[in-house]
Amino acid sequence: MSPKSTSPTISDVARRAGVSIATVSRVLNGTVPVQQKKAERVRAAMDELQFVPRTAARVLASKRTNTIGLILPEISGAFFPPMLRGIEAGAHEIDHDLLIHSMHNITDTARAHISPLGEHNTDGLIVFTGSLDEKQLTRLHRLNFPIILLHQTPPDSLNIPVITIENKDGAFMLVDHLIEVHKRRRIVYLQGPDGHEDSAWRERGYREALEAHDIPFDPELVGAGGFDDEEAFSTIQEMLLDGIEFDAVFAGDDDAAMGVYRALKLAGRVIPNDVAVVGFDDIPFTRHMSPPLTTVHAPIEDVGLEAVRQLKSLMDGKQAESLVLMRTELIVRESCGCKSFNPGEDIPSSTRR
Amino acid sequence: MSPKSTSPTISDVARRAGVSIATVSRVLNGTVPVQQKKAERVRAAMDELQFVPRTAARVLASKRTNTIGLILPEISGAFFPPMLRGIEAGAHEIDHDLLIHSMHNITDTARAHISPLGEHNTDGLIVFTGSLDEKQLTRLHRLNFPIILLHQTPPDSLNIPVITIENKDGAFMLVDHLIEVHKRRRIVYLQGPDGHEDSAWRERGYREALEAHDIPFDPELVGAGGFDDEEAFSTIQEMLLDGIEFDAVFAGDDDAAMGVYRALKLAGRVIPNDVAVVGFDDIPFTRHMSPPLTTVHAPIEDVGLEAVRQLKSLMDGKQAESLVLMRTELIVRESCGCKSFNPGEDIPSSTRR
DNA sequence: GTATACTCTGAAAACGTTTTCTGAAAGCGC
DNA sequence: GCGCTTTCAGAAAACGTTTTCAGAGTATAC
Repeated sequence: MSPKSTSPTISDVARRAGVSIATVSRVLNGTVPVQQKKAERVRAAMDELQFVPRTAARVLASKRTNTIGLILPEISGAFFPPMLRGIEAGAHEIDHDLLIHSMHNITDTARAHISPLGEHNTDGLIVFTGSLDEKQLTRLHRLNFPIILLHQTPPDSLNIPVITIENKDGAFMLVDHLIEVHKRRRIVYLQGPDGHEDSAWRERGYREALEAHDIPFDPELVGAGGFDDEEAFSTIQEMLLDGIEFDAVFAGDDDAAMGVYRALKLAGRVIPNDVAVVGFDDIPFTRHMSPPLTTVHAPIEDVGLEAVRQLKSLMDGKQAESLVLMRTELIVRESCGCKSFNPGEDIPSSTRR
Repeated sequence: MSPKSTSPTISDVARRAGVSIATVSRVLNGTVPVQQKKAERVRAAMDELQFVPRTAARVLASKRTNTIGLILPEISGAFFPPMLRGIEAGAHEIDHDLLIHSMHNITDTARAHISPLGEHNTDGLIVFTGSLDEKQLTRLHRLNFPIILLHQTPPDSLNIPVITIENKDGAFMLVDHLIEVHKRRRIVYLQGPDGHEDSAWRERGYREALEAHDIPFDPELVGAGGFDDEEAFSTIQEMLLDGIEFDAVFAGDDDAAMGVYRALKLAGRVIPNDVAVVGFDDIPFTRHMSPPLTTVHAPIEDVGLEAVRQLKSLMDGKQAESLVLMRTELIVRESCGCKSFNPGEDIPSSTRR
């Protein structure tokens, strides 16, 4: 008789509305038509009781979670926010929530075993570079579980769709511009973190551009940038000390470009007159640098969005593109030597590698 | 006899290990000691079967979700990433996952009713400014459900803990510095978005600093900055056009400061000689601006971390601080007129409002 | 050797939904 | 009016765990 203080369940609602729990469930999900009068009674009862359905019970019974899992190594870099925003927007679009699990420690493999993501606990997974080991990946893929990889080609022979950006093209455009328009020939390339795929592709674009202009590749000119301000700073500083000559720097990414700026300015070199500098990513701040940074726009947010869309295909049992390369775009500002020329539109760019 | 292709459950494991499901569960959770020999058999069986426990079932049975919900308006601003990183780190620390739900549309209240967060579906909630309406908040709080608010004081009389930063103090330090050290007296303040609490507190700090130096408050000097590059840009441009005189700008936040820089430079005003500029937040790029921006460091990441910690107190049934103000710190660079003076250490600052 | 206390184990009852299956009522064509 | 279909509703069976309760052994104390 007393109002049991535990919060209401579907059967409380059913009782109050004078129907069966099945009917309440149907009203809740709109799966099957219900007599209007009853439906209203049910809705009223839900309101009065402030009924909140237990997700766990729904998931258990229906085997659908309405949740997308996101596995990532660690949230860091200027890179992340837009990506997350894209994924979030995508998730919202298809009315799913986002369950984030970060693998701070990749040697967590032991615990990864009990990882709450995967199979029964999400409808699909978006996996970021190197945050899930190959074994896990293989297992899930065998189960035919929907997975999308970000910026990372899958282990051999595992046909998991990948979304990434046109790294090679972007790098090519950048370096080609430096050579073609600004006649630079000694161009430094600063690599990203070891094993980082984006970096490998960018280096490839760099080399191809060199080749296209018959400039020999000089290993002396490539150094560690780590996609990082500090690391780029010290590498450039060392190169300067070592007396290595160069007239341009492709910093690997925009963060590294900042370090390059600092090192160069400290050494009294003028950008772009003495040394041209270009970045990669087009993070928001680049336009405010002085001189404004010439870079390549990486549509990171779109990558996130697209990832969710492809994931949805998979979840719907359809096929997904096995590789989506989001197109990059050259953003010419002043650090390359141009004078506030601001095109950004008509630069051609292919869409497939 | 044939290997039922459906994935293994706890009872498959139990059968294989020759024990009851209760025992498997105990091995899984380590709640109660289990004979070593059996435990090993169970573990072996789990391995061979590649058993993955269903979260939903666990939650349903145990009423613990091991998940923290995060509700936010929309992922945007330079502000967000560090906050998220902090929360993520905190969640990881207490071994919880993070379920993110963004309310793109605050008028989604209808659907918010069926929101998958709250009560039974997470162990606790972190709610970001204005993303959950008062009614929901009240309801959850009545239920004694653990909630932490971020950068937002709770509706009247609802005693929900809040974590935010020392906005007022920070603003005071900034403006005080402009007046005291650089003798500025006509200082513009650019407000954040309407109703944004951070902005309101910063304005208060601004006014108090003025007052402390007997400078009358001039409404002409406050304009809309929206914590946004573009908006700040046009506001300053208009002020310039209107012939309003000022010798310093407190931009509200760092994003806005960038817009201020652009407008000022475009108009040929030299920073800091003609006009000193200061920001708020100390986002990473500020040191790379030219001149490097004097600002206040907002420990946003720590806010996220602290939020989770307080939430944990609540989840453990303990009390939480009803208000935690993370201390801000003056970062003096050059845009105020100083010469690369770089203290940042010993600036005193109280910890409570 | 008996009583007493432990330690570990299994059976079975939750947990709160969705969904299947069956049936009742209502509508329809003739 | 009479069968046939259609529409809607309820009972009950999952879903896969955790947890309670009671009991079987096994040690321990005398």
